[in-house]
Amino acid sequence: MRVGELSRRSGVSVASIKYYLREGLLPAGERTGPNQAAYGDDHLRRLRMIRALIDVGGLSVVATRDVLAAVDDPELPLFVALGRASGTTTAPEPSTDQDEAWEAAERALAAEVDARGWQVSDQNPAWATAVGVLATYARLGDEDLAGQLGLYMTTMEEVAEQEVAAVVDRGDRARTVEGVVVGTVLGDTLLGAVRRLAQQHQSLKLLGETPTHPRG
Amino acid sequence: MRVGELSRRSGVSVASIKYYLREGLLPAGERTGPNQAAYGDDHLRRLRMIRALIDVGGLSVVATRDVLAAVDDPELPLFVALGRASGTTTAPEPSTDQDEAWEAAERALAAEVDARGWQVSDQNPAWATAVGVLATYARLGDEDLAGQLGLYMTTMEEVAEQEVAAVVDRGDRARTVEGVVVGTVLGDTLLGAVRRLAQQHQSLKLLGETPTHPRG
DNA sequence: CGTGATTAGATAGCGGCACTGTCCGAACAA
DNA sequence: TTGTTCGGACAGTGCCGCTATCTAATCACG
Repeated sequence: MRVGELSRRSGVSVASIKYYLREGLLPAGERTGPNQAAYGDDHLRRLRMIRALIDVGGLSVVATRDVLAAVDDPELPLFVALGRASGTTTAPEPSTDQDEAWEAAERALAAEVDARGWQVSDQNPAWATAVGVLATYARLGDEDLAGQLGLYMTTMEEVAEQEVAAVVDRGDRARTVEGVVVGTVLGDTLLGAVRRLAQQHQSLKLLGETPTHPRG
Repeated sequence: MRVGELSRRSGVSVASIKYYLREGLLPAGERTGPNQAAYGDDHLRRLRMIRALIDVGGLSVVATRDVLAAVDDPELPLFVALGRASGTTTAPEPSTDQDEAWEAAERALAAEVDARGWQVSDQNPAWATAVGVLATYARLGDEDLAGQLGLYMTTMEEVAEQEVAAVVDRGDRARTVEGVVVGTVLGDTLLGAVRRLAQQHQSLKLLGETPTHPRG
């Protein structure tokens, strides 16, 4: 398959494919001549993953490159790349404000983590993200929102247990890793959307109203 | 307070404040002369919220403007603006692919929603986002990931119940709405980070290892 | 075998976003 | 009075994610 067919089958323009090749998101095709290369089904699959991570997962091109590099490198711990990816998406800058609010937030999170016996590293980018959100709550005077943290941890503990269990032994190692990446990145999006729907449902339930535009 | 002090107290440059004023994120100060205006504590609070939504929540300036407009307008249904906001963050384009995968995904979601008796509108942007993720799973051949949907819905139903209950009757209506917005937008970020931490914890638990960089 | 489409690769350009810098004339602070 | 700050307008900047254009080589077809 040459680039034209790859473009037609993936729905991605040739120019964009060349761009992804340049940026290292897509491995080069197999050379068949000085200015000719052949692409396979794995290129097509990779291309679809790229579009999913960028369009649906909301990752930047650079974050996508890093995540995919971790997929390709069996040595690299996957959650590091995933943390980096989510960091890019949701916490553009945890800021260097190592101020009072930040330290109080970190203590609060550490207490909850210890209470549950979680084994987590504060090198995990998600740690700084969580602390940053908690600190922001405090700075905004919305400290009561931090009260949801325990609930979030309890529910995510169960969710993560199911997710990790579902992923162990999927057969092909490469495909497994791909599944983890897709499930993690797109799972954030799905979880957020489901939360929004649940909030609407619960709002209506609590206020005893019916939606303005019911489904169907 | 004039713009210089507002800048110093908020940590936002004067140029950026002027930019937010132009873009309608921040209401104009009270005029005290032909080229003089005074800002109050509510401007300072609004400015801090803007930075939180942009930096921590990852919203764009336009999305932030829309969300804040909904905060200011008691008529506008809040979840519409919030849906739009999250849509901007996580699902840049659900695409117009009303193809087979999309329709199958929509049927699957509708079935789950009906089974739980949720009252939700498919006008809610979160609906399209959720369907889009499900359809993407299918196109990538990761259909098994869709199996997590039920788990996500069950857990988010409980989370949303607590969140909605915590928000009802907070006293001041304007402050309540602000709390909802902050809790919803920043809550997405927090929930994602907690999920990442829980995944690390569960991975280590299942594989019986200890983190490379334990906290402390 | 010729002719037009396609290719790899390199480089330049574009449009959007989130600011940032500069200038003006007025006003405030010493 | 003199230096600083102000509001307002507008041009410019840097980054990002492509997109367009070019060249020389190769391919597909009659």
